[in-house]
Amino acid sequence: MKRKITLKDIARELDVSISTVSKALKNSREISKDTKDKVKAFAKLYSYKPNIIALSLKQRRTKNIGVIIPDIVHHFFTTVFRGIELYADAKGYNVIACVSDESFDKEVINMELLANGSIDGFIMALSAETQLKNDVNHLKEITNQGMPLVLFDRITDEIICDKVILNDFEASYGAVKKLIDNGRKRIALITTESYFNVSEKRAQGYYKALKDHDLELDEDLILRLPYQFENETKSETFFKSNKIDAVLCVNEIFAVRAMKTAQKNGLKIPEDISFIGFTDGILSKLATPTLTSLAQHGEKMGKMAAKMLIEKIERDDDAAVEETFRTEIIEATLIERESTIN
Amino acid sequence: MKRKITLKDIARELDVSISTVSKALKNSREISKDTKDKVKAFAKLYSYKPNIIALSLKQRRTKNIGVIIPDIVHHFFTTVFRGIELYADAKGYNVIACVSDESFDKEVINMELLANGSIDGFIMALSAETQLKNDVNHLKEITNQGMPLVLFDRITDEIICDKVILNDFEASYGAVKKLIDNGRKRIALITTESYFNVSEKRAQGYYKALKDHDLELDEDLILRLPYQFENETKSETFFKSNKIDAVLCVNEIFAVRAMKTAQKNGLKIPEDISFIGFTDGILSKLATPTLTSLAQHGEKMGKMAAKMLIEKIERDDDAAVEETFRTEIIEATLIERESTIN
DNA sequence: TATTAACACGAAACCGTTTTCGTTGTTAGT
DNA sequence: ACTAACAACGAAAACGGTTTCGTGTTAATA
Repeated sequence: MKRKITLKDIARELDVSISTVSKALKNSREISKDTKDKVKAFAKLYSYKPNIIALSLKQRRTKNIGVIIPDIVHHFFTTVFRGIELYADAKGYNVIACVSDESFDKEVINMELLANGSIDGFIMALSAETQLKNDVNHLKEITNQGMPLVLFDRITDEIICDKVILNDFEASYGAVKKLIDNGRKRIALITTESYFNVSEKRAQGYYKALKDHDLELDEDLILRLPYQFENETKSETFFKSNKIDAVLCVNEIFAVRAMKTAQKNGLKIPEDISFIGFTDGILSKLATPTLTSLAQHGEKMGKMAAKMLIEKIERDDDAAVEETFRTEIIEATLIERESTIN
Repeated sequence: MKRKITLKDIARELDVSISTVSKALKNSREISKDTKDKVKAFAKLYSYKPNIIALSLKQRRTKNIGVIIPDIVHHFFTTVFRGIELYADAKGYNVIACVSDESFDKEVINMELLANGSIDGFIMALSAETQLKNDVNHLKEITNQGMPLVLFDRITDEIICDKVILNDFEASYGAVKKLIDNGRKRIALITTESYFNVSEKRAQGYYKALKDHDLELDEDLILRLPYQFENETKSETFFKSNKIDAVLCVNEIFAVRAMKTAQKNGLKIPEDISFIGFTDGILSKLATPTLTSLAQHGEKMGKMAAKMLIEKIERDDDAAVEETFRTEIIEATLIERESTIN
């Protein structure tokens, strides 16, 4: 790669000192108009741009933020990422993206890699494995170093830091209530294994809604699928052996798959059975029938996370203001489509 | 943020010079075993990690690669990104992700921002606006500086650099041929506006296949939709006014939307009409009926792009080897599902 | 005329590394 | 006893900037 022009080059060429060049370019009043003009002209001519790395070293801040997400080929995370990138970009920050691939080890490695100067702060959602092991020492180390951290969606109570989450409990409660109001009695829940923070909270909302409306909690109506399930046999028998008239799913993929098997088993949607799924992605809009879903507003969540992080980063520069941590809650909204009756 | 421990700190504490510490940690034979042990023990105790920024400045390489994609909430780009991240990570590189949002200006700004030392090379796909304006001076500047660049999917002939693309023409040709072999006569094409490089190539494949099989090219059978179209009226009339028995779509969203309107107009898939779409994403697998599609192997493409870029970066370090540029072609594969007849 | 303030600029430290090139003190060789 | 070789370490330059603190010159003031 060709060497780019530096202050030193300009100084040598114009026979002034490096300091003079630096000051001239920053319009310091120490420098005479003449020299300023000369320097600026020369700099423009050779399209001088300060070296970001040198700046980072000097200022001890990189204007980079690290984002670690479990999966990138995933609608929700993708929209969050978009929000982060949008906000960060507007504030002059770059985003370094790492994918943990739901793996604990990758998460740890990536964090350590980035923590040594590459970034000014982290935004992340815990990997599945991390949640399963419930081991968050790597996060503790980061926060102990005083590195700003914002957790979103897949959070943990073990770490004290800024967080942004969905109102999972209430959203789930509301969705089930709506199904009940529509006259549904045997409402199923299709969820992941329970170590997922959010799934658990959604399940709680489901339980509470049933209870508040005097519906019995029937364990047979709860189907727990592995996170990345491919085979449909479990859900086949699920629909065959239970007289289900409504289903809440913790994500849209589960929902659409379930709709397909329900249809295959002769059920009509929404006449015989209603469906609601979390994540209002492209699938919800284009499934047959279209799926009533709970929009998680990922972009909003991402923007919020980025905002919180950058505020913390830039506050750190100031004197020792009292540290405070917030948890922001994004409210899901129910988007009604064909899979439920209005 | 707390200051992290530096070589200088260790040197002061152990009463040796900075150089000694540095050498000891790198196991230099210049240093006695005693001092090495002492230094290493101390470093481990205080978990010393070299400052990446200082290293980058010194070595004039950042181990970062910049990725600029038009859209992140988009299955194909997302899979490519995943491939890039996977490969880069394995090689010890970080990925700085920027989203151009299909905007020329954002693309330019982001590139300039990153080009000043933050990264060792670029991987990108052109934004829609850039393709429309056909202005790639910002890319020229980058390559003129000797910064390695790999273009994927949305490429341009104006820039000489490494590229990785799909065999769009052949894939399209093959898909249409398959439809013809199945006895289809009135085959439509649903595509974007023509300034998209790939759409154009796919259209060419479509033309050629028709011609080779003595089917007349009927302009009425070609529907050009805006890239992000929301309203279906155009495609409504399209299906009403033409007796179409097969459709090739340049992406799966177009395809699934088209299937829905076709079904709404009483057409049976695949009996009355067949569908094939590019992009083998989640939609293709979960649409009703499931969609026969051309897998673009985004992850493979991403890995390839990352491989090419990193090879170039690391070759740059060596002496002036003769510069050569490659264009790698990824072959699409047809995944047959319910929307076509076997 | 001597003092002083303003002006315009340069030297040097600093950020945290790596690396080259001394500089010691010891040991071996003649 | 003198030199050569070697082992073990330190000084300093370099990467490319910013910033503090002089310093020399000129013009205004007492």
